[in-house]
Amino acid sequence: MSSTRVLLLGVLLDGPLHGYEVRRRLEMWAADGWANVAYGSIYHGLGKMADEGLLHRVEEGRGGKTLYEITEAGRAEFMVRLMNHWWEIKPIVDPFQVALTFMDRLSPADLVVAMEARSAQLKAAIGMLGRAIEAKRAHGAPRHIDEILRLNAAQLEAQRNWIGDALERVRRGELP
Amino acid sequence: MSSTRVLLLGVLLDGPLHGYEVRRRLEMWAADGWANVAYGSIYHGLGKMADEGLLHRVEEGRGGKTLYEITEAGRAEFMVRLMNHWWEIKPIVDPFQVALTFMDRLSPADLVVAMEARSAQLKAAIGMLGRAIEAKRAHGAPRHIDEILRLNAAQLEAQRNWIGDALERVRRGELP
DNA sequence: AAGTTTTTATTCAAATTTGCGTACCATGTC
DNA sequence: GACATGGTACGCAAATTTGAATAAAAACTT
Repeated sequence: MSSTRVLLLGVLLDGPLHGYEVRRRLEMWAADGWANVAYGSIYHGLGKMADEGLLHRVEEGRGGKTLYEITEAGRAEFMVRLMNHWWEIKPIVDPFQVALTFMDRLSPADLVVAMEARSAQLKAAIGMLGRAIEAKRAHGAPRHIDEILRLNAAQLEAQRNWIGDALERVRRGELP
Repeated sequence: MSSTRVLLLGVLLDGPLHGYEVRRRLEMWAADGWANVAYGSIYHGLGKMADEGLLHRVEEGRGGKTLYEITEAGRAEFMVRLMNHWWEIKPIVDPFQVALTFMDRLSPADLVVAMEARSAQLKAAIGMLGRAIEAKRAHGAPRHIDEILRLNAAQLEAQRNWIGDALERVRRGELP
């Protein structure tokens, strides 16, 4: 939940919001792609952190809308956790690595087909990211959010290069 | 649970094992670094899949050791899910992206320090991966498992390059 | 203005993951 | 043989995540 917490606290830094709006903001910075931020997670996280004193519940009239406001303790917590995220190198979790683990369970022919297909798909995905960056901030997200997309593209590119390389070796029978 | 399932089924492909041994194998291919494979997950997953008919429980005498054997349905499931993993481009989940999201919440000076530190740490991590690959298979994992490490190193390298780039821009005041 | 769709806002059960607690058994050791 | 040590093997409560269900309000249709 560590990442979820940072995201929630971070979104609330500039003023109280209710759960739905929190979700909107996260979607805006495309965080829904790379973090665990389904509705349930958000409401759960907000509730939990309110119980812990990192947030403060502000009832907002009828409907039962609940605004969550970050507390001083919340701000402190945010900073601590944010720094952790900068300093810790955590292994990258990519389901594709699971596929690689069982490389040897596919026939060489199937493997080559799968690798070629993935390479093509990566190319398309990278292109799309590029275009998304061009089509600047249609959504009003801050500038530095593109950087995340750029980093993403670079990592996909790295994966693609690796595939190109490995493909050769598979063709020469050196892999798996 | 999709990835967990593939891993569990995949490990059982060559013969029945009990939970503890499954864990050992996964550790052996360093899968514990990049997948969700705590003990609880394993026993839960094995039990669940046994209930679903993908695995078959084989009691092994005293102690209550339970061996799990993959069924035909299980093999089919494995193949389907494995192929999914090859064909789907899922966004890479890296907690560091959370840190990037809030780039603008650090003072420029702190940001520069954090980026430099991370770059250095990445360098070290990449070096370690390299050496781990050199120190070939101390553990008896199949050859193609190094490839995962190699891919990992490449992606970390990409991250490091990105940081180098962004650092310049931060210094010039173009970011965030 | 009645009816329909969309957007807003939240809740809930079910699935999953974590990490620690608990045994058991073999081995060495004094 | 009493006893510590460490590897083997599993269970469980608590925390987290998901995804779908719900329902009120706003916006649009006719």
